[in-house]
Amino acid sequence: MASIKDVAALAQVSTATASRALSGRGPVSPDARERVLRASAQLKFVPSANAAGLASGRSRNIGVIVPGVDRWFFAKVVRGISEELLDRGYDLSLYTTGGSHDHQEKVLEDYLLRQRLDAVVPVALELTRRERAHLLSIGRPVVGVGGAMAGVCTVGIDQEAAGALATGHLIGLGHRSIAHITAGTDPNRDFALTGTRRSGFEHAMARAGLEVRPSWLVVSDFTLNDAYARSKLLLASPERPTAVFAASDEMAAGTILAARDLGLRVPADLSVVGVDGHELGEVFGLTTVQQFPERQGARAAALLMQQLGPEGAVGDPHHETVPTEFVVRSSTAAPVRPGPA
Amino acid sequence: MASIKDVAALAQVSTATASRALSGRGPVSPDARERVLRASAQLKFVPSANAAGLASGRSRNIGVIVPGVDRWFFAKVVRGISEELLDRGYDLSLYTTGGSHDHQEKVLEDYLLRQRLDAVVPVALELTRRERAHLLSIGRPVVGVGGAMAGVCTVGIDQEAAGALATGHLIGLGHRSIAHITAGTDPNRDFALTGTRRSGFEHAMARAGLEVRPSWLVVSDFTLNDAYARSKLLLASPERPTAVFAASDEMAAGTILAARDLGLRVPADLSVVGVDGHELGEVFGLTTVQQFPERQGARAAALLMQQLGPEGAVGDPHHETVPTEFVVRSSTAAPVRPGPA
DNA sequence: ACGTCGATTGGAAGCGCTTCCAGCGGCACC
DNA sequence: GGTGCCGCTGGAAGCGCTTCCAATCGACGT
Repeated sequence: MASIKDVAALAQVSTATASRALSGRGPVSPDARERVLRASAQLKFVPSANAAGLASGRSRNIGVIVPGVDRWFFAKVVRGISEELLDRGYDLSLYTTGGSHDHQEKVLEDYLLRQRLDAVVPVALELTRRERAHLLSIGRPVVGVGGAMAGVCTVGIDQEAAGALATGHLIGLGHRSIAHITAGTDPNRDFALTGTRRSGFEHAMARAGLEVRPSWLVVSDFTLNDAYARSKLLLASPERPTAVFAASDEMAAGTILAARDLGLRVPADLSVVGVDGHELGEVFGLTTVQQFPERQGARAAALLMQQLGPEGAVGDPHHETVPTEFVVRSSTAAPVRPGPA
Repeated sequence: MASIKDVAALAQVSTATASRALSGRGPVSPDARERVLRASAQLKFVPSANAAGLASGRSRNIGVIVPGVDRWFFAKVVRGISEELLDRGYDLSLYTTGGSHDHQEKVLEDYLLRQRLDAVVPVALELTRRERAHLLSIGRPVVGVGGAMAGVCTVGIDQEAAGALATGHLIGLGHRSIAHITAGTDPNRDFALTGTRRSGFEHAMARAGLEVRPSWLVVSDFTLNDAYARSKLLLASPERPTAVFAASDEMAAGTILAARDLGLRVPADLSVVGVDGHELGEVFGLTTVQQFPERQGARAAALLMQQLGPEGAVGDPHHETVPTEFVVRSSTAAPVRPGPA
């Protein structure tokens, strides 16, 4: 394995110059640079990340913490980040907490401190005060994706607006009896986002002077399966709503499947709207608020790169909103029998 | 940030002894070890991964290469690996190729060589000869997940058996007209696995003396959406099969949705069987061959740990088969109208 | 009582790279 | 012809840890 010494020797310069030529920092004559680059290529030189990191304090490696990669939103975000980083020559270290508090703590307290990371992207993480302190204590840029987080930059969509948009669409179609399937806010430390989506729902309902029935506020766990089961219960009741706003497309799909299994036609008997832009939505003709998670991840990565750039401009902690797109497909329509005025 | 020097000073030993005590290699008196550990805790010492890596050549970091993390199988595998590694204090660097050949090459030729990785887990990757050479040239343990790969350890299920099992189930129920939805083998460099599943299908059919109609060998792209579209074509034809074996559960779900939309009842009019154990299968009552990808990932990680262990036993390149489970649910039944004998 | 041996230990040499700093020639300018 | 800069360069000092090696010290065997 060729080292920078070999390159320097072959190029007939010192290691200092070789290093400067290869990294691009510091002045190097065109001639010398040329020789170094040629030598480097000839020897198939690959710099040691460890040595470079140790010497410079920068490791070209950023950490991403997610509850789990096997969920749509997280996977997409990771993908977005990964692609952005790959283009820039950065590595990505993945830490999954599995939603377990122990794991999360372990990751935040042990792993992140090893000075191997230039920056960290917590995705949809709910942190305790102490955990946040840990996260910030490494003194590196942090950009969250998903929920807003005090003290750090974050990237995400306007959850409240998304909820209001979806709900408003249903109301605009003439629905009065609207249920909302959301994810629990407390027990499992799922993202607080859904809470905000839900508040968008509630506000929209309030603005329209519509009642939010407690029994029509269904708490599910973000999976299609669970939403299916709960929707069956909801829709089997004689007093069923004419429309459902699900906090995610997967849950919306669960609702549609439940409706079909109960013999209800969508959208004739039931309108369903979701949030996400999940591929599944296409087959189900799902009307939804698309949120482009890859874009969010990529944007977070880009922000980080900027903060890690020469200027070191550590952007002030702000929340950046990524636009959504409302896609109307065939799962929503005016109610056949309008609810009680 | 406390360094090992501080720890050593506080414990009144040399850095050499402190290092030995902390890492567990080399002899240290119980007394000294105790003092070092205490000092380390007191100072909240966290060793620098870069320094340790540079000095020792081991980085406690393993690389995982996947085509993309936003697909069910890959996400689950990554999850399995991640959990296994987290428990053992290893970091995980994720590289996604996005299925793009350029990216894959870049990852294999640039990223992997930075000597930051102790080992590599390529997941379901199809490599060119040259790429494989690169992969092996880093001189680190490699354990693949998914397809078999010449020259390295691999972990995976018996694809051929899975295909034969699913097909055999349909045949056993009395089906004679069976279609297979599989993923393309060449154009997109998807895993070669499906090819093997397909050969399991073909062998099972051959053994039963059944004909495999070319038009019933449908090539899809592993997504529900595409399988849905192609299934609609397949099932709309007057000469439709009575059963479909889909190479993945997502595709199977697509087929079921297509069938329903065409007014076909599952399983009365059409039996469908898949492979994977995808959560989606539960809602659809899908009969399937479960393959537990998390377990495969975890197993690969465990194998790696073993190879990285003190013995450095670089296991000979063998393929380890993880058992599958056949789950019969409600998507398969005897055909109402048996096909031509 | 003396050599031997094993368990511990600290000194010190790196691991491969970055970067501070002083030094160098050449240029424009006074 | 000086003087002051400026662009480039190489020497060398680390970054924080691991590990080889020689040294130390009882304990033990004879």
